Amino acid sequence: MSATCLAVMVIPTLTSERMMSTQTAVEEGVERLRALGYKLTPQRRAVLTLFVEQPTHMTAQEIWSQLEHIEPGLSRATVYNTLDVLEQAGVLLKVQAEGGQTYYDPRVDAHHHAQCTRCGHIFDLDLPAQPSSALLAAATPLVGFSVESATLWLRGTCAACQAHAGVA
Amino acid sequence: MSATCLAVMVIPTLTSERMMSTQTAVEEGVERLRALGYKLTPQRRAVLTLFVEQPTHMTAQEIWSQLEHIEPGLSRATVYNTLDVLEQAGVLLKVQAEGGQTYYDPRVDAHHHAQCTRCGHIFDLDLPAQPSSALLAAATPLVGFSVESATLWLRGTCAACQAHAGVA
DNA sequence: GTTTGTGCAAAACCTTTGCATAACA
DNA sequence: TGTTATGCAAAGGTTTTGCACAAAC
Repeated sequence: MSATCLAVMVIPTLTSERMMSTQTAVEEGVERLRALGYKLTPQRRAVLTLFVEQPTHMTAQEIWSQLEHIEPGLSRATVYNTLDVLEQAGVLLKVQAEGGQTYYDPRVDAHHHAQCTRCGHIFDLDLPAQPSSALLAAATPLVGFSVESATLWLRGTCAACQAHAGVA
Repeated sequence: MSATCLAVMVIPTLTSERMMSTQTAVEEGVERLRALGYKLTPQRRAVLTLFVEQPTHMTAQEIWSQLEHIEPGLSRATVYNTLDVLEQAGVLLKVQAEGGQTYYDPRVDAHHHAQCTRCGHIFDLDLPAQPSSALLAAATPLVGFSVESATLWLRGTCAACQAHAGVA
């Protein structure tokens, strides 16, 4: 009925500019904005910098909370707007978590996620299941359903939380 | 880096009481409510009946819209409450679609979903990737991440919409 | 008769929108 | 200088909550 075999590999959550300095990475994002005709504002640079310095999955709420200290008066609407722009520019990926929350991810290549049910942290999975992958193709002949994209979402306990549980 | 092979099979969207009459199927749901000490109200019976007669994925909004004709004065809050109860009773499954919408699914066994990007319809996939599946186990040794559940969400074009596109 | 659920309304929550002001290029 | 973005406030949609009344057991 169903045979499954998947090799999944977890890679560090970092931007594609992993080897670059923080400043260089930010500048690359800036360039992408310029290339698409977007203006460079302090707010946009602040969001960019935040993701470079802290390359994790964040909600709009979390992003606003952190930047509010640095950029007083920053509007929530601006954060949402900026996130849309950065998504358009290919700098961020919008990720719909289970539970309905929307996260933004500095990893923009095809990958999947695993979320720890204890600490809530989201990990990147290096499982490139974008179109043309065997994962997608497998479903097609069986239904006449032409698969365009696949999202795999794992939930469980991360190594750190397992360690804590083992001690406690 | 990653080898993927998955056999995916689509099965009809029906409750586990597939072979039963409508009335019998509803009564089974009623029994599950009683077994857990829940009271049986006309509203709860109405939601149950709706899912038996129309075993598809529905949002709370859609459910309310349909039942409002039958049960005038039905409150939205009651629908949400009832859906929670039915989920607790194991009669419905809460499904978080990509895009943030919450659907309720009368299929409660482990399965996944494929959504047509044209008509929006959600199809059930018979890919039993619950704990102990190879899909889940695969991720574990690589990170120390203990997988408890996996959700696979496919997006593409269903057979019907492909046919329409071919004609148009 | 007691416990539980319903309905109403309002609140909470996240996200989007409109418009005047301010800032970028 | 002209275009675009920001900030504010308010609206939008979905879901949750509090309380009096009503219904199920």
